[in-house]
Amino acid sequence: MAASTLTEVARLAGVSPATASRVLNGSARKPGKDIAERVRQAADSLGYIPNAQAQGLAKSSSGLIGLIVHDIADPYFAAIARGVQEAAREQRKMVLLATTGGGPAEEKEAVAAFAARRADSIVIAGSRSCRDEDRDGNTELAAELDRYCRNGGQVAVVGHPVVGATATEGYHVVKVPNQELARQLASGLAEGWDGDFVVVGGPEGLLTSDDRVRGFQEGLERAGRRPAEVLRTGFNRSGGYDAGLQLAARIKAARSGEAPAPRLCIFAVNDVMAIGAAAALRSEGLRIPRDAAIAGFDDIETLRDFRPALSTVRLPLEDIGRIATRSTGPGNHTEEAQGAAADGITGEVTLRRSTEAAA
Amino acid sequence: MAASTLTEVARLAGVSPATASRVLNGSARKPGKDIAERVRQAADSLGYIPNAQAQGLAKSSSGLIGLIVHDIADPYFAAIARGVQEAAREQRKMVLLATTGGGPAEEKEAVAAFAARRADSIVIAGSRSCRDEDRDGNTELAAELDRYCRNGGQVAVVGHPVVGATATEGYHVVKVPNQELARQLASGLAEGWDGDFVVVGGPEGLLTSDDRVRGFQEGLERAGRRPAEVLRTGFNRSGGYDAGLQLAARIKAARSGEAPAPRLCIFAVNDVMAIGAAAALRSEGLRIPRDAAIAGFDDIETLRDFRPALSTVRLPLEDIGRIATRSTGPGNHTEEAQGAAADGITGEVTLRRSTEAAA
DNA sequence: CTACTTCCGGAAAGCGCTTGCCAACTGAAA
DNA sequence: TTTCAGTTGGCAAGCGCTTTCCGGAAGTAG
Repeated sequence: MAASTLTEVARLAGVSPATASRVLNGSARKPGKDIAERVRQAADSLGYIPNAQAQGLAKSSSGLIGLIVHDIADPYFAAIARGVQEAAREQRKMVLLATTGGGPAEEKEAVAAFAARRADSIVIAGSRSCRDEDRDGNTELAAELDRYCRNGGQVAVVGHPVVGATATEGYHVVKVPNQELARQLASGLAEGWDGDFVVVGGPEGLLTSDDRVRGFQEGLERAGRRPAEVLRTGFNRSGGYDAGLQLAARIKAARSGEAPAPRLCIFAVNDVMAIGAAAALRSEGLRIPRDAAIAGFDDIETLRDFRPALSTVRLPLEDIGRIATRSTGPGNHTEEAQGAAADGITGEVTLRRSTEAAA
Repeated sequence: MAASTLTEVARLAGVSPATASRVLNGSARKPGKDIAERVRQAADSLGYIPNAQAQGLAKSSSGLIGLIVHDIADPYFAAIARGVQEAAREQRKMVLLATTGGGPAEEKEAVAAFAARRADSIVIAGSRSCRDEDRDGNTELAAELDRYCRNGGQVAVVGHPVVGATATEGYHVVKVPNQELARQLASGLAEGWDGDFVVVGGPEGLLTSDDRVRGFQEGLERAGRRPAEVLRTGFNRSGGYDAGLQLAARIKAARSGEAPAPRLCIFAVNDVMAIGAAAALRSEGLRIPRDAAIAGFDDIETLRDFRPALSTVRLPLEDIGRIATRSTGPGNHTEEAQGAAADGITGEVTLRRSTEAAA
């Protein structure tokens, strides 16, 4: 990597590196017109590209935003990533990507790596977990984040604060009203459904999943329905599929029984799981919503063309990414910025065909 | 950002920075056991994190891989990104993400930004374009890439070489047999379909799209069918949707005519477009495959649960990302690496229900 | 015990850029 | 003309790390 350097440009233009720096890489002081022109020409003719590492070192700031996701190929994260990317562009920064699979240990490593690169800010998009086996990992992650913040870094977390993090300066949480929205979803569903409800949740301790489960139960209770049974499974399509198989067996069994059991309404705590469950039911010859209703959460864009259209809760994922990123950026003390992050995000219950009562 | 520095660690351990560097950040020379231990302890107690920028400056290499995509929320790119990410992890590097929307001008900027950050390699995943209005952009992009390669950078392009790029050193192309596969798809479809074919393609000049269109026509020709009409539209869902509306109107018109026109088989040059087209047909009350058959390309994972299951061509997107990234990495001169990149990628025609003849 | 090789830490010179400070120069006010 | 403020370019000191080179210590052989 032997690109031309500022010094070379300066020499060619017959000025000092200081002057060249001032004209090329934005400084408060603007050198005289003619000199500036000479420098610019020299830079052009050499194809000069400033060395961002050196700049970063000198200015101690890197123009980098670190983004942590579980899996970039998951459309949920991909959508958030798009928002982050956009906000990064507004701030004229670049996005560093880390995918962790969701473990706090990997997340801690990612944070350390970002810190090493002196990323100006970090956005953490994956769900927090408070499972026992993650406790140590969480502690370490929290410590790493605290240190990062203490050194002046900005952190935004989507959904829940990192368990155990104590930093206040530069630590932002973008709240997502999962519980509230799940409650609304349950109300909405309860209105048009008299059968039983089953929840297909992620592993216990996954905060996002837990919130949604809890909210859903609350909603049912308020509607005067009995609480739903909760199946725990993986927080992804294949988890949904497994649960779906299980439920399919149950539905078939019930069907062959004496009393025609009322239909089941399945709430999978995210869209991808819901699609998995739907696929499983279908593979067992069941039809939606005829034999069972199903609802998800997130309203993933790519899945909107799925048929029967999936009832779900629309979450403005791109906005979430954007808002999280903005909250870490310069000017994050303005009213709007504060407001946007504090008010959190609003979603919208969206009932579609997959939960229609009339089959 | 005032993290502790190597010098501080060295001082605390009572050694010189040189020694500290040697023990902490892998060097050929390994200092004595006891000293190493002292240094490590000092580093630990200070919570030392090496400054990657400084390291990069000194070593002139950054441990960064730049990835250029059109849109990270597009599942096609997201899948490739996952592969890139994995390969990056193998190489213990981080991924810098740039989304460009597909224009060569933005791509050029991204390359420049990566060059400025001294990224060790760059992976370009978006389709190349040879449209007239992109000519200048392409030229500049090519120039930027050439310069980057000349300075020792490694570039991998997925699909097609960048139009006009002349660099040979460090310039890799991961070939994707779009044309060949589209031909096979046409053959496969022609076997079970006697109606007409229509191709829904992206804008003319988009190389990936053009290849697929061309291959498809070849396949039809070899099967003794007359060439398909080609509709040009956007290379995304909404383009597919628009084309779908148009075709729906046509199908309905034909249906009300005297002679019952044979059914149409629609080939959309990528899955997302196919889904869009399918949605449009459906919204017009048409059913697939009863009223029209439809096929896509890519076999996007998230879309596999779509019903009717979409006939398509399976592309190992994750592998593509991985192979592209590996081809730019260290040891890319080994046989396998060379082979993998040179042989390119293989895909597989996958016929599913969306093109079944019996409706 | 001397001569020669090995090994190991440390000093110091960068890597490419920014920026505080200084000196020189400008123009205006006195 | 002198004085003073206001500019403007350049010098040089870093930013935090790597790496070459060097001298001293230790090990081996003669």
